[in-house]
Amino acid sequence: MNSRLQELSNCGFKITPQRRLILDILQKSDRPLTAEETAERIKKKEPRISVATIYRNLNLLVEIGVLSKLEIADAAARFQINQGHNHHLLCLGCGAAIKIGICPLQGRVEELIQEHGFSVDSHYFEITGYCRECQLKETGK
Amino acid sequence: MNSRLQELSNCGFKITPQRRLILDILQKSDRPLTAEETAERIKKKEPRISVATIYRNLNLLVEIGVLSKLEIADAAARFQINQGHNHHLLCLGCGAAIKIGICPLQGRVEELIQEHGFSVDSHYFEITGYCRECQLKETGK
DNA sequence: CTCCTAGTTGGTAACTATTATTATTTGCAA
DNA sequence: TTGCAAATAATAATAGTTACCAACTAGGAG
Repeated sequence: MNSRLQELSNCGFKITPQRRLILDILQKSDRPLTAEETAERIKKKEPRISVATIYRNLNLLVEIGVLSKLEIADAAARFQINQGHNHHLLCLGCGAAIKIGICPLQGRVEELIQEHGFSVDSHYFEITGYCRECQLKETGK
Repeated sequence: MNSRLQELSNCGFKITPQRRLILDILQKSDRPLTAEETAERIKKKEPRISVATIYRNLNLLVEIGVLSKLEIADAAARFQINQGHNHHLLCLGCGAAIKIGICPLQGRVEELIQEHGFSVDSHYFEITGYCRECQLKETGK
């Protein structure tokens, strides 16, 4: 059985056709998808699925660590198969997420956090803009 | 005349009582405010002000550089008098924003951006959690 | 294999943060 | 002082997401 489905089962959740579909779509995608994009793609196979089910399960899968959620300022969140802690260059044109293997939560920043006695809940570091391909498309018009 | 009002005038915008109030509230606040908090405070002085006016003017003031806007994942944006480009430790308890004089958009990150031919639109680095005071309040209960 | 039930779903209403619309009002240059 | 572009108040609309609830079902106990 797919290890990501296994993870659901391990955590005491049921393996439903809807959950299979959501994982299937995200595993096949080369970029993180918004809830709406996920819904669109799933509806081609199973038109009766509810958006509520999609949101509910995307969040559940994030909670159990199977997916990760990219929060994007002024835009819908995107979900992808969890590939560990990462930050990205996020393309506003096509939604592609280019990983950057660097986390700013270290060095001087970490010191400042200590100095202020601040208790970190989470952090966000994302760079939005346009990938090479989308820039070419734009100028080609 | 207040230099921030002057800035409005310089850009060809009118100085209205509503705009005076918005700037006044933000200048007196020791932390960035959400649009709603700004509205609440203003309504004590001028109950007839519309939320649309507040959003419209907060955005206008950001555009002309008088205010800056802090985007916060999963929460309402916060506005403050522009103090230049900064990132913050954002307290989820009281909304305080502790400046950190460091921007992660440099060094290796900048190189990666170059390497990928990525065109940056904006970036977003905020750390959410709880400030010392809010942690004490919590444990004191 | 069948039954049982806690977990899950679909459909939809509700919600939050924000923007658009529009008729009315007003700041300010002439 | 007047005229009118700009701005406002009130409210409808929007986007993204969550809450609610009656109906359904996955999967373990028997």
